[in-house]
Amino acid sequence: MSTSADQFDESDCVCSFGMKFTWDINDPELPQDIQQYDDFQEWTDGYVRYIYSAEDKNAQRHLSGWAMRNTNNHNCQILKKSCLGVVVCNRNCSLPDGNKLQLRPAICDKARQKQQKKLCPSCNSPLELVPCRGHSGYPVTNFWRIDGKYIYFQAKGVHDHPRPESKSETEARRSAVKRRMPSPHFSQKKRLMETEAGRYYDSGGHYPNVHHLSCMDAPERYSIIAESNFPIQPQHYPPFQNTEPYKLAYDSPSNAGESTSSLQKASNHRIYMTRPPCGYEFSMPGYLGSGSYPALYKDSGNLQPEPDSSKVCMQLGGSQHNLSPLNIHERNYDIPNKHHGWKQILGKGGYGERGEYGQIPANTNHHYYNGEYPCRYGGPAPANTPALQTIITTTTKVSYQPCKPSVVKYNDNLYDVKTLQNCNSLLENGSATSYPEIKVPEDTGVIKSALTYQPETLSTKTERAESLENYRYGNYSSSNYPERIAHPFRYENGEY
DNA sequence: GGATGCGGGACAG
DNA sequence: CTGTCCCGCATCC
Repeated sequence: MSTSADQFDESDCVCSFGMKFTWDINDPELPQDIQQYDDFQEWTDGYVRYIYSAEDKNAQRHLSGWAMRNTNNHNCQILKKSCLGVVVCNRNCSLPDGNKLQLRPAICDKARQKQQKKLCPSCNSPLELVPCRGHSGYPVTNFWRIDGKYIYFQAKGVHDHPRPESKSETEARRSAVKRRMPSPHFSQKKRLMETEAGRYYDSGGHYPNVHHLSCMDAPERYSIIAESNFPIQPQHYPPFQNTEPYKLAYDSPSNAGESTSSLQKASNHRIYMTRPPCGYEFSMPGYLGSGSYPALYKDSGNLQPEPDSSKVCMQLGGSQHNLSPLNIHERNYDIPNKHHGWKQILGKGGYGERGEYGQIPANTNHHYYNGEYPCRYGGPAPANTPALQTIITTTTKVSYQPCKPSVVKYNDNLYDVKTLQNCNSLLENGSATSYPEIKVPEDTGVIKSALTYQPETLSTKTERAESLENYRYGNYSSSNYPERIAHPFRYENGEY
C-alpha cells in the first residue's frame, strides 16, 4: 500500500507523506485526502508523523523496532506507547565481537525484571536497563490512531539511547533457540547456556547490529557502514511485507536537498554514531533556515531562544548518539535537569496550544545536534551547552475524552490552532520557516537520520558479526552470512 | 511465557 | 487538569 516511496523519492523530498500534512494525532480530523501512504517505518526517531494504510500489517500491530510499551493515556482513540529504552551491560563491556550488548527490554514488566537479573554474557556484570528519556526527560512516545483507511502515527521525542534488538530479531532468535534445543537434552544444554553466556540469548541479547542488516537488501546496497559499533539498520521489515527496495539517502550535509529517501529508510543511528551529517536537518531544512547543514553546528553556545524557536512544527529528532560509548553510569547523567535548564532558558516558549509542533527552536537545533542533548550516550556532554530541545512533553493533548463515551472531544482552541495559519502564528510569528510543511513539502518530512554512516569497515564488521553469530547460535555456517542478513527469519526455518 | 491492549488509579507539577 | 506511571486483567501467539 505504500506508494510514497515511489513518488516521493529523492527529487521529491525526503519526506514522509504524512509529514506533508499538518496534523496532530490529537486532531479531531486528520488528513483524509491522502493519495499515498507512507511506507512503514520501524525505527522512527524524532518528531515525525506518518500515515499508513489501514491495511499495513505492521501499522496494525503498532510495531516499532524500539521496545515500546503500552501507556495508558486515557484516550481510547489514540494508542500511546512509550519507549522502554535498551538493556545494556552494566559495565558497558564489549562483546566478543567488539560490539556492545544492546538488548531489547522485555515489554512485560515481569519479564523485564527477570531480564535485568540476568548477567552480561560477556563479563557477567549485571544487565542494566537504560531508560529512554528522549522526550523532555520522559520516554519517547509513539501514538497510533486508526481512522478510516488510514493509520496515523506520530512520534514524539528522540531516542537518547542505542537501539535495542528489534522485535523481529528477538523473535527470530527465540525461534532459533527453540529450534536448537527442542529436546530435553538440549533444554538442559540451553539452561546451561543461559546460565553462562547463554543468558545473552534469553535476554534478547542479540546483535542488533548484525541483524539489523537483515532488513537491507544487502549491505552493499547502501554503502553505508557505520562505525564499528554502528549497525546499519535500515528499516527492518523482515517479517513482513515491505519489500520495496529502500533507497537510503546518503546525504551529506551538502546535498541534503537531494536526498532521498523515503522515509527514514535507513534507520537510525545507534549509539556510537555521531550522526551529524544525517540529521533531521534534512527533514526540515526550512526550519533551520537555509537548511544548510553546517549551520546546525554553529552557535552551539548561543542559547538565545529565538523567535522561531518553535517553528519547527514537528519532527526533528535525530538523536545524536555519540561515538565513544561511555560507561552506563556516565551516560546516565541526569538529563532531566538539563531539560529543566533549557526550559528555563527557553521559557515556556509560546508553543501555543499545540506545543507539539514547535519543539525545537531553530537555534536549539544546533545544540541539539551537538549531541548533548538527548543522548545520554553521547560523550561527555559539553557542560555548557544546554542543548535546547524545547520539547513539549505533551502527549495526548486532547482534552482527552474519557474513553467511556469514546467521543473525541477536542478543545476548540486546540482545534482552531490546527489550521495552518494558526499554526504559524501559533508557532510564533510564523516566519517563513515556521511551518514549512504547509507549503513546502520538501521541507517537511522525513528524517534521514542515520543515513550518513561512516563507511567504515563493513567487512570487518561483518566478520565480527559472524563471530557473534557463532557465539550466539553456535556453529552457524558463516559462509552464508549475507543470506542470514537478508533473511533473518531463516533461523526459524532451521536453516542452521 | 511474553507481547499487547485496556482501563483504573496514584502522583506530581 | 494533565501527563506519566504503575498495576492488574484479558487475550493472543
